[in-house]
Amino acid sequence: MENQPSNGRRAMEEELIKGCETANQLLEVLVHKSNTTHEDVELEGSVQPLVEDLVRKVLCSFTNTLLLLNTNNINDVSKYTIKDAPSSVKCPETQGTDEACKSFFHAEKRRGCYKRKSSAPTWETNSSILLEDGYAWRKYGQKITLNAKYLRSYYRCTHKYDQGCPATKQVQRTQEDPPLYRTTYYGHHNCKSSLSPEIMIEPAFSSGSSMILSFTSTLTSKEGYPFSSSLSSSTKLEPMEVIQDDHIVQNQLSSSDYLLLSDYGLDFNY
DNA sequence: CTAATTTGACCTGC
DNA sequence: GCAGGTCAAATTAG
Repeated sequence: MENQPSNGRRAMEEELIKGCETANQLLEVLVHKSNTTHEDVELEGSVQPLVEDLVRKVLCSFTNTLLLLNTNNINDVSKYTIKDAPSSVKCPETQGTDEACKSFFHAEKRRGCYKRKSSAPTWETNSSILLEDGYAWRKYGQKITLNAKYLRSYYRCTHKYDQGCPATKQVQRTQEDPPLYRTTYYGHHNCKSSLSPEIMIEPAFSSGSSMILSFTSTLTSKEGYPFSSSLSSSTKLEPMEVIQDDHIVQNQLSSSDYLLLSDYGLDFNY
């Protein structure tokens, strides 16, 4: 690896420092709590949200650091990191309209009838690789857009019809060298993914969070790379993106990417 | 044979 | 009218 851009390195350092400081705060809170008497139930109740908030911040810092480590292009750190999730953050409502419209028009079987979705994405990420998010996506269209040199691909959840899952995403290649992709997620999954639960990286929408990273991996589960092995066997995942010209892009995390995440034995969501 | 992808048509919002 | 998003028939892959 070449020299890390200084701002990317600094961003990682800042994330780690932030996580460290927050962990210390958490420790203080917990120590203080353990010193209080058992009768002090009221105080205990007030501490609970604070603890949760601190835990979220710690996890957020770690996750941001991991995301930064996972991308080659860490100059634009703001695009790769998760903002702290204040409870005031609103989630764009994109789901429902599509389905409602579809059912409305379905009676007439009018082709192409749909309700245009809100322009606000649920979640957006840029990456030099096409991140596997653990869900099964089915491509339903592609388009060359006005100010883009590359095709934009449209994906919906494979379970859109059997489980009514409204999640969709768009993958737009934004840069040739190094290859860079912007993935924009709309709606969220309400399907039971057939994927084994070892990796589920899901854009989030529950109130107050901008993203969920939920790793339920146990490293003892399978030999070698638990993520990749289970991914390939359990379900068809996002296919290679084939951009019409000569662009054939591997849609995969390297084994080191999987290991990087799995090595932490993470089991969290926020 | 079934499921996924491709691709042109079609619709909506601006 | 244009650009973006989706549908669905045709095609391809497994």
